[in-house]
Amino acid sequence: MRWEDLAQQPCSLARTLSVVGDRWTLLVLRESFLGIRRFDEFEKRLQITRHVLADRLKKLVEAEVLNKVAYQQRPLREEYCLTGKGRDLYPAVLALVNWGDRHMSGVEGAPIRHVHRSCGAAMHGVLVCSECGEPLAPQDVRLEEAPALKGQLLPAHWQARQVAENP
Amino acid sequence: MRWEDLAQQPCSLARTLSVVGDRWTLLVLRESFLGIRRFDEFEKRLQITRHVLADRLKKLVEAEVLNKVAYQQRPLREEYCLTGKGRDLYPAVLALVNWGDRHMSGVEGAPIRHVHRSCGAAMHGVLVCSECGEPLAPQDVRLEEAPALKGQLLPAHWQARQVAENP
DNA sequence: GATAGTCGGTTCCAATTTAGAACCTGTCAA
DNA sequence: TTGACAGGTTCTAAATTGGAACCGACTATC
Repeated sequence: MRWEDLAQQPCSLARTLSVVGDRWTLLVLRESFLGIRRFDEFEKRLQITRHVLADRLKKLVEAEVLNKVAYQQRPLREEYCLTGKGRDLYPAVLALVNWGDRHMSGVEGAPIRHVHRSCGAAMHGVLVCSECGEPLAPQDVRLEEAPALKGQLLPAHWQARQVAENP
Repeated sequence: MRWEDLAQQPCSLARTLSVVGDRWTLLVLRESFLGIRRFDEFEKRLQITRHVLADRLKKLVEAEVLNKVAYQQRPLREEYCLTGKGRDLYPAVLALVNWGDRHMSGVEGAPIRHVHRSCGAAMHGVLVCSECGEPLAPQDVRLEEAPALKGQLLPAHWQARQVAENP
């Protein structure tokens, strides 16, 4: 399967990955959430090659995750700013960061602490149900295919299976 | 920067991406969360080449996200099961799926609906503060570098900046 | 007015990764 | 004895990446 095909798949994860399923793309977004907007700032902070950076920024603009905004004329200079669609990636990025904090930190702990301004506590993100507010685990969620795709997405009898407990 | 270097960066997102920052890896994990465990099942459902599948499964086992568990002897056959570390990726995967549902679906809507067993509602995940339970947005969170890394991770004066509002 | 510097790229080549297909190894069943 | 099956490995060609140099439009400095 090629990148172009990914976006056509009837799967929201595949479609999302067709936009952000690349390590550089997500690191660019991390910088965007830190307020970085200019080509040379991204370059300095990421140690990315200019070629790849230009390509990723272009694709993110095409995907409407970033926006080019002029900050001066003569010569024209533009910044890459997050759009609403881009800011909506925050939960996904934070969830990935939280996993890294928990499972990929050495003895020295997480490199960055997240402090919630409104409550003042050092926190991490917790994913809860939009309807009842309870924290979510894989086995709490039943999946239902859209009627038009019945039988095409989920494994047969998948609901009988459980994600087994392993160390 | 190479893949091997990513894991050494003092950034939880980079470290996480050194494990799952690849489209195939995340699609393999999607299948794992659907209960898929065997090499040929992954292959059939993903249209991935056997070479790449073998490589990704090996790396996920090395990262302790999946576990090889024998389900028969003579000949030895093993399944790839999620570990606790792997199941902890569920919030990140669901957050990515939710973004795709919201921003990458056509007129026909999301291909799969998520029904919360305990409350019975069709839902999506919401990221909330672990301490006060309020939903999180980027501007609600202040970042603090670990003392040993002071000044190395965050852009200078970044706190003065806001992630600007754009269409 | 010549020179250097800044920003945001593009172009080139070599090295790495991927896609696609064929091949291999135990084992069992007909 | 032939075939099938699960779970890979090996091979070549195509695509992607890393690294470095170059370019174009301007501004600032000597």
